[in-house]
Amino acid sequence: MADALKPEQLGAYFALMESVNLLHHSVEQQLQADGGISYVQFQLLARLAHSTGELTMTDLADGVVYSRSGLTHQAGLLEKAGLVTRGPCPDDQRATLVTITDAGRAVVGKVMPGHVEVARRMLFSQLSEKDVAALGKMMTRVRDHMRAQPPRSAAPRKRV
Amino acid sequence: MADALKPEQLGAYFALMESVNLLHHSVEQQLQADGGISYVQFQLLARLAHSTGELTMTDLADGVVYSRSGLTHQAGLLEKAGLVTRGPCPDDQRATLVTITDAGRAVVGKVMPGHVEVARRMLFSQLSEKDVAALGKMMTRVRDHMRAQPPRSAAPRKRV
DNA sequence: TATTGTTATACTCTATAACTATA
DNA sequence: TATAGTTATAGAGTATAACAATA
Repeated sequence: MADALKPEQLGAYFALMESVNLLHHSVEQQLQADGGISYVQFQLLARLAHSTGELTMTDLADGVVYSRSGLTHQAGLLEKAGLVTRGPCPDDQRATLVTITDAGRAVVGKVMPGHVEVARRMLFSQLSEKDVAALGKMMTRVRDHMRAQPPRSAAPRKRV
Repeated sequence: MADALKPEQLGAYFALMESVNLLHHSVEQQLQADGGISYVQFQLLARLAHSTGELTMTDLADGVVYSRSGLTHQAGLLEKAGLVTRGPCPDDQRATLVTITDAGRAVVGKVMPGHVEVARRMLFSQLSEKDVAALGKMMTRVRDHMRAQPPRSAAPRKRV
C-alpha cells in the first residue's frame, strides 16, 4: 500500500544513507589505524567498558551483531588480541561471561580521541547546537522504534 | 586538539550510527529478497537509471565504492546477471562505459516498492514533515562537506 | 607521466546449519 | 522443549598490488 516517497523524503533518505556510509568508512579507517580494531569491535568494547565490565554474550550482541556465530567470531578475535576474556557465568551455566581486560580498556582509551576527531570533523562541524539537539531527538526516537519493531531476528523467508 | 564530545553530541552520534545500521540491514534483506541485489548494486543501478543510462566506471564509482577493484567486481556481477553491459567509451579509449539494460531497469522497478516500504516503516513513520525537512537539510550539508573533504582516497598511512 | 580499468590474491565479515550443554 | 553458545563451512564484500592500455 506504499506509494512513492515524497521527493523530500527520498532526498533525506539518500543523504542520510550516504552521509553515514562515508562517516562509517572514515571511522573504520581511524579505528584500524589507531587501535587495530573494527567498528563492531569498538562497539563491543565500548559496551563492556560502560557497563560493569562483563556481560553475557547475548547481552553483548543486542543491536551490534545479527547472528550468534558472528558474535562468537568477534569475541574470539577480541580474546585472541587480549582485549577480553571469556569465562563461565555463575548465574546461568549455559551462558558465557565476557570481561574486558585492562588492555581492552586501554585500546578504547587510545582510540577515543581520534574517533571523536573524525566525528567532529565530518559531522559536527556542519551542525549547530540546535541541529544536534534535533538530530539526537529524531534518531533516538527512530532507533527505539527500530529496536522495538519485529522480533529482532525477523524470519528471512525460509522454505519449508 | 579535540576534547570529548558533549553528551548531546555523543548521544546523537551513536543514535545516528545505530539507526542507520539497523535501517541498512533491513534494506539489504529487502533488496536481496525482492531483487537478489545488494545495496551497493542497487545504488549503482539507481544511479544509471537516473542518468542517461550509461556512465563511465569512474563516474559510477563516486561515493558508492571506495576502490577501483571493488567496482570492477560489482560491475562484473551486474553484467553476469544481465543487469548492465560494458563497452568501450567513444570519448576516451581508456574508459569503460557501463549501460543499464531493460532487465536492470526492471529490477530497480521491482525492488522500489519494498524499499520504500522499509524506509517508511522504519524511518519516516517516526518523523514529522518538519523533521524530514530538517533532516534533509542537515544531511545534505553534511554529505556535501564529506564529499568535499580530503582527496576522497585519503592516504591510509603506509609504511615506507 | 598520469589516468582508466582489470586481474589475481588475500583477508574480513557474515550467515546457515549442525551440534553440545544447560534450563 | 527452549535457550546459550560454539563449530564448521561457505559466500559475499573489499582492498592491495601488479599490470595493460590510453591520454
